[in-house]
Amino acid sequence: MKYDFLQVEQKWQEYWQKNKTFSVSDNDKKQKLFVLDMFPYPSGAGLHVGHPEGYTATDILCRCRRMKGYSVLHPMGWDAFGLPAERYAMQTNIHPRITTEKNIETFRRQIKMLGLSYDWDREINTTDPKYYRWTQWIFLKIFNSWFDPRERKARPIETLERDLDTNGTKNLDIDRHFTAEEWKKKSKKEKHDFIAQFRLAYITEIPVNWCEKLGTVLANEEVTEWTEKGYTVERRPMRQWMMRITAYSDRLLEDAKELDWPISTLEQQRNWIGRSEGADVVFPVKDREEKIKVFTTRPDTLFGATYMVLAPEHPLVDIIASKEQLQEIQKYRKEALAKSELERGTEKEKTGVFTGGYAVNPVTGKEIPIWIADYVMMGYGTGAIMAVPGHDERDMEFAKKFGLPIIKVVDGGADAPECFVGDGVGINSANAEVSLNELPTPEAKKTITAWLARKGIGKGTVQFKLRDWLFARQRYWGEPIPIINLEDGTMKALDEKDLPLELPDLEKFQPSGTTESPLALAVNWINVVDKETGLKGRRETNTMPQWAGSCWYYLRFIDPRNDSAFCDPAKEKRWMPIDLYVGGSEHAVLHLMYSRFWHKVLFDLGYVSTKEPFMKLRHQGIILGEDSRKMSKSWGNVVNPDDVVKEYGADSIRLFEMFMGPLEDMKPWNTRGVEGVFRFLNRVWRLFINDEGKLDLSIKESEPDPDFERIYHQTVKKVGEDIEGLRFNTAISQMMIFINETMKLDVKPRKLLENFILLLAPFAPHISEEIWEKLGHTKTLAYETWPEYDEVKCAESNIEIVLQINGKIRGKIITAKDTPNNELERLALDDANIKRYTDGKRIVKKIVIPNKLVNIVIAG
RNA sequence: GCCGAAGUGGCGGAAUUGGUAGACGCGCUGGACUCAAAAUCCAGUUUGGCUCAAACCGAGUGGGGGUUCGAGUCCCCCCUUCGGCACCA
Repeated sequence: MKYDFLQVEQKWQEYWQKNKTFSVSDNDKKQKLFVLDMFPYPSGAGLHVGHPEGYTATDILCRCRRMKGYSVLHPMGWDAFGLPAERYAMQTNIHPRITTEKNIETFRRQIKMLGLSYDWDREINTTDPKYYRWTQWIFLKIFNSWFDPRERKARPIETLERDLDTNGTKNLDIDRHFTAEEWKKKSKKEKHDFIAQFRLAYITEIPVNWCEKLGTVLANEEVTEWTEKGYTVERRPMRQWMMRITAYSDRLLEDAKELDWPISTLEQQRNWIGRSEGADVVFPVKDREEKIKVFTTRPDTLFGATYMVLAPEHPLVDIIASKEQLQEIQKYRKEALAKSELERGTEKEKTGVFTGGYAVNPVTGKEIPIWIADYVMMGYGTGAIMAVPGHDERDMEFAKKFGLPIIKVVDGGADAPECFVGDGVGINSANAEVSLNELPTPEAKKTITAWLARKGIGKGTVQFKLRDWLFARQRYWGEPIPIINLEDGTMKALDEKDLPLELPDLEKFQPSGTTESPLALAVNWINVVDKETGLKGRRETNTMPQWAGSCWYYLRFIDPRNDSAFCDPAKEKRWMPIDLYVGGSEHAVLHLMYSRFWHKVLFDLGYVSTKEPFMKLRHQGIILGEDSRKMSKSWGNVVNPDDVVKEYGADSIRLFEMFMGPLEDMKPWNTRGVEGVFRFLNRVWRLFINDEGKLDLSIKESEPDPDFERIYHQTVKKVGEDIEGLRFNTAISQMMIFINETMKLDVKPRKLLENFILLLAPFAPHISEEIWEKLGHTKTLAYETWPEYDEVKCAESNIEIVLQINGKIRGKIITAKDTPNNELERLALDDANIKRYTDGKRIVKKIVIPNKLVNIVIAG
């Protein structure tokens, strides 16, 4: 009987669904395993061949571990808010909900067609109000928390209020302090505004990346993605929701050390957080009260600071600027602001304007000019720098262009370049109180930092590149932010019991025409009266970014239908953390950083039990087109999983995607390769099933011969180990070897072949189930015991020993395993070809590696 | 420019702690079956020399050097590709 994969695959998919084969209980005694795939955004284009890659990989591990007796949580859902559905709605006026539902149906059908062992009872959808109710709930938890620097953790905002009531601002690190009595005298609005600055979700006016065409702002992390697609992004100051991820910089960095993640991903997160140690130094401004604070990683070069630079938008510029320079400054400022951050980055020539003001170098007492230049950014450090042109390439370039003095203060040795930025030894760096001369750079840093601290004009500090997360989008198709802006200028969070705050239906989905989201047009929805105070209010029109829903979805999978909590605490403890997380590397800094951040807030507030969500992470590599180019419509090289399944079956596409190469590598599609694994499956089928559709008569209860038994044990060992190591390509190779060997046999030992089917099952579950049934079993093999191997029986009894002369192979002999060294040596010296080399030569040394080789070193 | 990863046959890729380079698959060549084809099965397939053949000898894991009895694997320099960051003070 022919291998009718379409019929077989449909039959077993229906069986699994009907019998809920993969539905998992929350409270059995078995050891738990939580394996998660990054859930997809259900686009209109449907599944592409990249999706099955990661999904099959996790599926194989899950199926194998079930057979090993684990209780496996392996869920799937939909990350369905987002811009594409909304853009489609703008063009067609079809509600994004409808588009989204349709796309989900396609995705669900395609994913089910691959025979993945998900627990479909746990399916979730981020756009379902029952789901986003809890996204909003978490938002409120974040909004109603502050970061207590003493405990280095998030705490409820009430704890801050209570502390202010008793201690005033004594425990806070702020510029202007007040007492508890003064605090109590403040008005409701004043108190509200003060507290607002400490919330983990807060509003601020900052320059953002506005995209006119999309009608929304984008996070820094998202800009590249959209500019690559041809959209233009401009900087403009706007009132925006932010999340205080920077409070977690240290912990995000520190805790990453314990994660089993790809090094490149950890590296990207490390770079993105961008921790650097240095010092703050305060420079007095000549003839004025004001002081300029700078951050530097090289306080040891302070004696070489010959000028200062402020970012064009620095607030002190207005105060310092002299009348003569004012006009030029204004002009430069305007130009700088108009430039996007990207343009500022790509410009090669340094530009800048002298402010007319001077500062005093605190170690030399010399007056140094203050400039503004757009190579200094307001967003990093203090927005001002001390310029040391002798030891900083940017400062050097600037100093040369504008004729500013250059002083060398670090000796980099004879070969040092003109601008030496490395570690060296201090020179020209001494005043009456402190000298860095002859000190190596690390020592010099310590010395000067201590001196600055003693004088009260500086201290050692740590700076981060990471900036707060721009959390709002001016979109319709996202989670509404559950906040009301009251007419007295205060904000009020919705009560938890009023969640979810559902999206109103709209007639039209065009941008509002202002910088507000289309929600601004939903008049009935927007305007509310606060029941408590009677004040009129307006709902927040911003919605959350797409990342919000995916920040915590893994927790919802644990308890997807819970109406009284986002997740039951006992269940959370049962399943967390995630043992394996697989998804694309494009999420290295976005989703994976935001998610860790939310998780840490929930951890601080006591809602989750682990400080990190994803213990082990792997990325699947990108699958290229058959021509080794990126798959795209324009190249016409896109492979559709539907077509492949129709032609070769789900088992074939699964097997091929795993056989192509290492999971994490980028690799090209190859239709011939699919045919190759398809042939393999057909061979397996024919081996077991004869023309009448019955079990082949050559399969009998029989004793295996030792060679075949050895290959069997080697196969059980290798397949098992390779699955655990996610090396599916080599596991499949080994199964092919086994089948090639089996085909040579006239009588095939039934027990070993049955066990082989169990090994194959995680990779090609449909055909395996069908053959298992033909072998006479009445229920699914999904929970059969995983075969064991015998290490002793894996070993070859006769071993080929390599004979070498001076490390070059000159012969091979076959001997019994564990032949003693002196015997191996004798056999080697007796070998005819070896004799040709040793005759008349002096033997210098003989190296014998048991069961491997004999190497004879001869002189001359 | 900086950081990270990687370079192995015609192709995708295998090779414990340094110990037979090229497993497995694709492609290709030859053969069997067939009227023929498809499918299937068998044999061969890194490359060069010498051979009817085998045996044997040489070259070979991006390039160059080194350590070692022995290097795809370890060290140094260089080249290329991919990914990330990009005036971060």
